[in-house]
Amino acid sequence: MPKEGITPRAQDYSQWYLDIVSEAELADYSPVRGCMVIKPHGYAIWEHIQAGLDQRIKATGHVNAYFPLFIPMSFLMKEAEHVEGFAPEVAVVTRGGGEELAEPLVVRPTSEAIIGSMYAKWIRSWRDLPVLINQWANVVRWEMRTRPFLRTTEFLWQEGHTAHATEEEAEAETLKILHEVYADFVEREMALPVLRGRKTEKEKFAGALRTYAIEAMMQDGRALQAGTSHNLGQNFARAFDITYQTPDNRQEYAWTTSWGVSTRLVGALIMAHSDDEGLVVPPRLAPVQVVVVPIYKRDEERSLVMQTIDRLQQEWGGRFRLKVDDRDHLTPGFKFNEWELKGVPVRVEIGPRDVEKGMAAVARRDVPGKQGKAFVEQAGLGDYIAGLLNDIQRELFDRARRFQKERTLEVRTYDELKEAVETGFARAYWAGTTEDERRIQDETRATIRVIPFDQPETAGRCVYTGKETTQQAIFARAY
RNA sequence: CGGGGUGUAGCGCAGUUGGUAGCGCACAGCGUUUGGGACGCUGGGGUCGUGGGUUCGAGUCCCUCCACCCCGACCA
Repeated sequence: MPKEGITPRAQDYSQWYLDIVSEAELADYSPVRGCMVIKPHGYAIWEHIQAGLDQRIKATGHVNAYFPLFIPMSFLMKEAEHVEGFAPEVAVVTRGGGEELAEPLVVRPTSEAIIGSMYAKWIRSWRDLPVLINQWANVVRWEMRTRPFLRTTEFLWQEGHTAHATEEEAEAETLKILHEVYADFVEREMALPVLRGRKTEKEKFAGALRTYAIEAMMQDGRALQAGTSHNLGQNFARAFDITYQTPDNRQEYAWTTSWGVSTRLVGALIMAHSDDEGLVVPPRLAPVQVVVVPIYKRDEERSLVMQTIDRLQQEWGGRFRLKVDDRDHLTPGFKFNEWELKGVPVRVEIGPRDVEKGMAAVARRDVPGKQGKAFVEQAGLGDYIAGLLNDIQRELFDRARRFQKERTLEVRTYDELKEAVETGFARAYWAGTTEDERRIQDETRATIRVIPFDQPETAGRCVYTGKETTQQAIFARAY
């Protein structure tokens, strides 16, 4: 039974996505093109994403700081590839205080430039290293085509920026973030399985030595980059003159990294788990994990039902993020639909019959309709719900992993590749050039998402050039 | 930046040969309701995206501009 106001996925996936965003009250369009207002429910999900990431970022030894929104234009121009990559999409401030500025200020599209310039100031000796700083910030990129959460002119993110004494340390940092912070968070909290690997030259960050990424599969088989971690080598250290003195008294350039994930993760969450009934949020991320809907007709029924709910709530203590929907002017049916739309993992219904029998109706969001509804004794209900939340978390992950597996095809020929990317990912031997990659994109709209870390033992022939190689790549159309 | 589309009440839309703006939902009040999106009655709410033109008269015809949405190329 599809919800009012939601276009079924099968009919128009893209419209379905936009419907979920507005019907679940995650975001609204703002008066400024490409900018969105993140509404309380959408922001609450983002806050849980922030909390989970922040905790992991700190657990791996990083600290938070804040750098300014404005960057002198000249700073952005210091790293050649960086300029080329970002110049076309920056917003520039040319006036302030009613006067023309001596030097235009760029609204940060990312903060390598401003942070690099500060690191040059702060780092003197090998004893100052490593510097491990993260910031939570907004950035602006003047994109041509925008979609809520997936690509907006202004977006929220975290960006980590570190400086190290050696290449090995920088490389280890880059990979640690990818595995222990990003992949771990996205898989465990967001219940979203990811592919981990390296980006090709064509796809890497402007100015980086190497870019690593995690990629997730959406329900239409397209890929979404869920996080990136860059080993910047000494490129930015050279551009911003970040040097340190070694124990044996030499001046060396530092090795830097940067890494980020954004509000785009909210988009990933929607497209990975939700259905035609609305949003589905994994329990560990859900702002409200359990909603209780009281059912009653007369006043005395109402007070009996509410007494039971109060008692249960006390028994559970602060065990769940719980909401009792005691709005009086809405019918239970309306509330059921609304909370399904908003993706609350578990709904408990308590009415006069349940009060009498010591029971409750419990519905799980990941199994829509009657099949997901069970009648459970009030005694032990808290444990039942705790177990159910775990089940839902696991089931969402397993479902997404199964889907990703089924839709990832090993292909040998270019024709097979073309067909595979129509519905999902294609895994193929790859020994082509950046030019070859570009041609494949023109012809199939698919790009290499990652060169995965897990590679085959045996050699094969490149899907495009026919050259023998041991390297495989994942091709897909991407958001 | 190319292609397509849409601008009329908060939202979704209708508006006939040009004649002075309406429907559904939402909202407010009252009453009855409440186990899967309740019902009745009453009520409030509009410089019809902007600027110009044609006309006695424009939501409607003509021109200009603007905004937003969708599809592509660029990107987290």
